[in-house]
Amino acid sequence: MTSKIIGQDFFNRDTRTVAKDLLGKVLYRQYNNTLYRAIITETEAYHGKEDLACHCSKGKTPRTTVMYDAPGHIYIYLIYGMYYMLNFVTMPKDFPAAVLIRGISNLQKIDIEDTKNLPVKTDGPGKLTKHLKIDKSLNKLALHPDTGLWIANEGIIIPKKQIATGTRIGVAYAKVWAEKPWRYYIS
DNA sequence: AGCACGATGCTCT
DNA sequence: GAGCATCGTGCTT
Repeated sequence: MTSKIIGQDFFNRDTRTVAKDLLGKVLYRQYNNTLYRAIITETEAYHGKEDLACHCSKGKTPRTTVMYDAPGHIYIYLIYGMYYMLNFVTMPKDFPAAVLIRGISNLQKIDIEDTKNLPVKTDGPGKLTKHLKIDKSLNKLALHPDTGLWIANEGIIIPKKQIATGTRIGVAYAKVWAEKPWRYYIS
């Protein structure tokens, strides 16, 4: 078994570096005796209170406090009344920043003796949380097997040439910050 | 295959 | 009370 659980040091770095390095890492979700496994394929970086696209640009509020927490924590919020967005807190404690997980691939549902690929599309930040049974109950917890949500490095290498960047989705209101190429995905 | 639009509820002003 | 880090449907090309 070459699988290695990723700890908080990985997230204690520049948000854009973390977002890029998360590509190819493996997301695990354990829920009710079922283990879900998927490869992260698309992320976005939200970095600091100056970033007008970042929720923390409004300062420390009940919702954004978790972004000031130690790296490796989970930030989840509800958007448009029905979709949960999954984020991981980055940077040292008290620096507000997070990576949004926008896409996964190769989603597997692993039962006791039965491994199968789920015939569902899992691109899109709202779809993946739905399929992985992720909701606000995980907000503010730390990434860890005990939590039921964690990341592992299984040695999947994404060649640099296959890593594409783009502007973040749905943040046109953020002016010049909307043009930052802080979205990363496997082409 | 590419729009436009509505669903639906939390968060902050 | 307005707006939102979305998605599926139902329409038009």
